[in-house]
Amino acid sequence: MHIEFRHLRTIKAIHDTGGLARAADMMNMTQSALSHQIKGIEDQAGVELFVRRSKPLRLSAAGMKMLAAAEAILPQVAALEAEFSGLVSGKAGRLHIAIECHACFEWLFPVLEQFRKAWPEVDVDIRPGLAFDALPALRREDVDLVVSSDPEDLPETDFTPLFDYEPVFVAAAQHPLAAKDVIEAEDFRGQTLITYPVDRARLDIFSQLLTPAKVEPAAVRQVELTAVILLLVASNRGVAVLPDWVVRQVRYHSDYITRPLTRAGITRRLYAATRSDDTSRPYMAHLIRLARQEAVKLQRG
Amino acid sequence: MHIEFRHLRTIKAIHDTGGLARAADMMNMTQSALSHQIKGIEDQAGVELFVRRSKPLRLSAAGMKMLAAAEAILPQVAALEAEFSGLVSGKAGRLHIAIECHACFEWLFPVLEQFRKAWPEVDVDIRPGLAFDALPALRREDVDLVVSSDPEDLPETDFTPLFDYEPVFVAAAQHPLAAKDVIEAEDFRGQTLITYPVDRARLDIFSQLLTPAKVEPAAVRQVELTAVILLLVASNRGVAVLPDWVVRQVRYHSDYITRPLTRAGITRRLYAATRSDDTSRPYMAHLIRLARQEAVKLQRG
DNA sequence: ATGTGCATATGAATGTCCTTCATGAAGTTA
DNA sequence: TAACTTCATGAAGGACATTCATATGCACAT
Repeated sequence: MHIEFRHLRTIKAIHDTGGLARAADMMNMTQSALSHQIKGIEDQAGVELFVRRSKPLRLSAAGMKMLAAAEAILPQVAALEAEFSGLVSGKAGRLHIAIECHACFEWLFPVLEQFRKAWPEVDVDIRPGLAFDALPALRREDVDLVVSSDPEDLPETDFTPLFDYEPVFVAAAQHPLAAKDVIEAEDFRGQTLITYPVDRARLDIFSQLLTPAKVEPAAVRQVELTAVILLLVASNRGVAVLPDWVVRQVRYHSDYITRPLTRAGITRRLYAATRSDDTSRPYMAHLIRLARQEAVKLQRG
Repeated sequence: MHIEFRHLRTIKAIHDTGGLARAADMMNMTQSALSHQIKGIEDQAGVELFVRRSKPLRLSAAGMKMLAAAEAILPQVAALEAEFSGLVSGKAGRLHIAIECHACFEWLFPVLEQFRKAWPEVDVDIRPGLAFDALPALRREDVDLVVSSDPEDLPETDFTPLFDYEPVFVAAAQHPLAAKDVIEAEDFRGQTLITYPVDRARLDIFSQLLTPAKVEPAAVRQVELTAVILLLVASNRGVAVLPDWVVRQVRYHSDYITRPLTRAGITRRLYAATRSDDTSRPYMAHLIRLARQEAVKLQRG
């Protein structure tokens, strides 16, 4: 048997208009075409779709079944086609985000809240578990945007700057290092360092300071949540290094001090990595604009 | 845009097998055909369905949407086709029944109970409100079987005898007419007659006795349920004429008597009217067999 | 790098089958 | 019965999906 959408549409049209000729008219075809068409299905399927005794063609029992199927199926195809046309018109699309930077949840959530209001037809998601290998995932179209602070020169991939931040040292107010104006790599010897649970290469404190200086803290404790890190720091269970804007969030406990790392300070830049095809899409550009605005707000604290 | 089932099947096959060539093999087509096919949709819809960067062709975001649609839609068509093949093989079908004879519910329900077990794929229903015009409805395929006691010589319509019954007079035990052995038309003068709420032409008592004899009862009261009719008769609120097998049902109140109508008695025959095409269908024949069996049980009381 | 093998793309030809045109048959209404 | 409407049919034409043959592109190994 060889049912096609055309047949479903025909059945529905004939039923709706109550006649072959009117249905044909509606579908911009000849009455003859429809007659041949239904004859074709009836022959192949071996069922009578219409009652031919009386002249305004009526659906038989089997025809009713087919009509029911048509009314279930056709809207689904229509939805798919609508989705595609939304895709090409740029109103719809997918925006699955991978973030290497662990603290970025803090800043990304409010951005996405705004974004979803503006682009309701874009399928937004944050894909966890891609912290490493995020850029290959971007190329494979597993994700559509990667927030990263390590731009690479990859083909078909654009890195758009989002904002600059400074990783700062955080410790309890009563911590001995609170006495220093500036924290150097050597100061970490003997300390318990609290970090996010990711590879060292992805942590600013290691990649930018400790690893080059070949300094190893006494212990490294990995903690998932920013709030918990600050809690531990405030109760003097260790020290941490966090982006300045994270620490500036007033909602956290305040029994800690912050100090710059090295006399010159360390400045890092966060980028949005996207596939070149996508970079110019309206909703993509809008997201990046929103992200920058939010970053400015965070910098103000 | 011009999405067809073939495209949905292709998307699904490529995804399932993870490759064009393998998918083509599965669908008994060439790899080239599939390549042309997806190119066709992509061109028409203006969306990329696959990521072509990596070699084992992978679905893009839009492709995933289409796959989701395919997995929703294809089973529905498959179900429809299965239904059709059930229809031609005779296992499935529709059996909507119209009954002119009002008392027949009593006998039909147990029949249908049995029938549904034997033919689970047949769509069984009793269509009320077709008591008149049932035979035209049969021709129009609004219903598939009519239980009638008035066979007509219609084209394309078969009347299969089901069973014979005798309309009998029913009255309260203390009713004056209980004294008579046989009830004649004239006896109804001055009586209150309780009938089903249908046209007189469809009531045996009128068509077979009172109308030819030009006798009019004092009053006619219409009551829907057989049990209620017998209740009213037992409490001497009127007399009734019912099929013998209905009265023989022991489950009803017993303070009434039954008497034959006329010395010869009246015998009526019930028929199953079906369209000639349907008469030979296995499930139709089975229903009629079941109906006859049930009638025999009822006659025994 | 260069080659080998696998996976997909492409172009022209072919054949299928859907649609149309023209007309006939059947049912409906007056 | 005539006139009209609605559907069916056969032949012809055309659109388009599939095939064959071949090219292009990517991946992995030497």
